[in-house]
Amino acid sequence: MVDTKLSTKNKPNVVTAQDVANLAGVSRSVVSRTFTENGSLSEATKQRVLKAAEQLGYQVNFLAQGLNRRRSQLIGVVVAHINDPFRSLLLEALLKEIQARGYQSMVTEVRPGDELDETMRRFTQYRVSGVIVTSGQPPEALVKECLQYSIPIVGINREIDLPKVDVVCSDNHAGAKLAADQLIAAGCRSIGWLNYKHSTWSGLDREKGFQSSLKGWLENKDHEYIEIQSERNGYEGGFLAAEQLIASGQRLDGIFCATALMACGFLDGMRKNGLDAPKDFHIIGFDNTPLTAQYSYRLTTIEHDVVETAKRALWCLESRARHEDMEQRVELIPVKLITRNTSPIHSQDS
Amino acid sequence: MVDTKLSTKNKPNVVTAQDVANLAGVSRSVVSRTFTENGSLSEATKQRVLKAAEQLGYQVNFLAQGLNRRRSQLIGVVVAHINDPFRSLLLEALLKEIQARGYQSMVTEVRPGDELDETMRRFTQYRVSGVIVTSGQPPEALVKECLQYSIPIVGINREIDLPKVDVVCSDNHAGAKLAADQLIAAGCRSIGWLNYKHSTWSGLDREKGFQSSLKGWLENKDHEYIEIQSERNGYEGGFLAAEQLIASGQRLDGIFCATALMACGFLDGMRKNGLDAPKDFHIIGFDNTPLTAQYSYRLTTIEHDVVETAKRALWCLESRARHEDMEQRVELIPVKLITRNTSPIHSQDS
DNA sequence: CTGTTAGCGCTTTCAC
DNA sequence: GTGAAAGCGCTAACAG
Repeated sequence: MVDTKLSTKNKPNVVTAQDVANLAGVSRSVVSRTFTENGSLSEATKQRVLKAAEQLGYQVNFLAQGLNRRRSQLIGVVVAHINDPFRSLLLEALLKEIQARGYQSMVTEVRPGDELDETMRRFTQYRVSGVIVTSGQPPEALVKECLQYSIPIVGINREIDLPKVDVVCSDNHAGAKLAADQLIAAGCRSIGWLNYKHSTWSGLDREKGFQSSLKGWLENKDHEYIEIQSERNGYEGGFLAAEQLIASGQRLDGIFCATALMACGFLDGMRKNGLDAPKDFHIIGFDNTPLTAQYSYRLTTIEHDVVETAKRALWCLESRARHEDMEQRVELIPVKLITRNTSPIHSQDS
Repeated sequence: MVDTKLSTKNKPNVVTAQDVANLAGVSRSVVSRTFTENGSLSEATKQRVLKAAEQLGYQVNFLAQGLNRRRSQLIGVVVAHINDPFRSLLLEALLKEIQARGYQSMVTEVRPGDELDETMRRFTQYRVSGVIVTSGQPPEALVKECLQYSIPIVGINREIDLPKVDVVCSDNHAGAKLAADQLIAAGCRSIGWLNYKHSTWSGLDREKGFQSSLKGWLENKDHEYIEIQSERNGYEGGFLAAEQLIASGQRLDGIFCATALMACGFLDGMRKNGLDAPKDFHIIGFDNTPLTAQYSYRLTTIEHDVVETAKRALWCLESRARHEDMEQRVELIPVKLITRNTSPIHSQDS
């Protein structure tokens, strides 16, 4: 009974497993087993320990637990620019899913240009159970570091050409095809594609998908493809692109945008110049955020299911925790077309 | 030299302080001191240790460190509904500030109706350095629990009538007065106030401020105050409120909304009915989010400085960590009027 | 300035 | 099923 002393002797108010053990008349190990699935112990003692714990207000110290298990119940999440409607939607879904599975989120914001090095290091220092990268490209060296600690990593909506790093990603090609088909069906002839000049991989992937979906029509006559690369990103980028398009004298009657936010910006830029959808052109954006549903936009969009994305991401993490040597997996999340005002269904143009 | 063995013998690839100590030819404590501000050690050895650490790729295990210090470098953040433009803006600012000060964010999402109990408990279990509550009302019992672990708590934009819990809050009364003055100056006579029926404390505080700013004018003749309590919150709430107002046959020529998102909704609801600002009425919303600046809204708003709010919150946490017995402090963050299209400056109406 | 000595609070073999 | 013992990796007095 050498360390049987009540810890209240040392630090008032901090109850430890030993205190519970004393009260329940068992050893520290039994208390530990009570709070972790793995140990075998009789129902009777378990109840006794639980009662004692309750009575004392005992709660496991996760720092000690993590130190021991070499793994905390923390999941690292890398985000950027969460004021973007889609990003915040995704983060919300991730937080929810992470908590639902009994983990806690350690969220790190990275700014463009930041190295992920520091960030990833923090994750390993806290021995997180997994890392979710929603922004930025994890430097190979750091990924290795995580792998060395057997910390699974999953990327969302980005290509990560590192083995053993899974990625979950919206089905950009399917989405782009939905958009292309809709614009074609609406009778559009001059079809634009709007993207940020320094686009993420997602944007580029959507671009590829859009182009290949349009290919058949472009090979024939009277369809035109207009590519717009905006100097800026997001709403501003879309807005400027519209202004410049107008200034250039070019016209189009249908456009698909890499993100819904850009689409809203583009639409507004056109409106400022007296043009509006669906009257003067059709417009579709990728990512169905609440913003796009607002009355002033009512944008036709491609919906990307963030809840499913989050679930998949956690599933990747957990399954890889069990078999860390699996090959990289790529989970494609299905998309669908949400038809709203800016490119309505059953268009009479066609 | 009893525990001088290289830990690589046990767990390959996990470098511990002992490994660094061995390589640098010093004791574990010296390594520890090198990585924490408090210890005194000669520059020479420090460099030697640093070099050895670098060479081995050593990194402090925060779990062990936290266990020892009874405090992790984690800050708990309680959020809700982060897809709301203001909420995500605030969270972004908080994350940034938390990281800037060398902490990591443990973000917990709560849903309306959730008890904060579980959440707060997690925070204490990880021995966080502080808790920031941006949503929900922390139950007194749990706050006590944090206090018992000497974990400082700060609330943002909410009243917390618990001693020792600081709050930082936008200057709602000043903001409301700015809005009232602007509407009055614009010549509005029938002035509305729109809020969510089950508003947060912030909304109610703005309401009080707005009413008292209007008091003088209402006591005279020809000014009218119209209070609208929406059944729903956010954009939807504003939209519905407008529809119902129109349906009721009532009219107003100026309105102030508890949040900018509600204002956008209200504006859209009016537009759907053929009315628009500033032509038919003026409208001002609280919180200057990027959404309000978009061309389709160009909403006149009250700006609430989230960066300053975040800085203040961390300052509260850190100062209270030093003197935990201070009385509750209330930090008011200055606001200002951002004049845009929905209630322009130099209105000719007046 | 540096090393020694005790832990921090929990988990986990390994005997009994 | 339960207890003893040996850590997890680091920090913090306390000597020297």
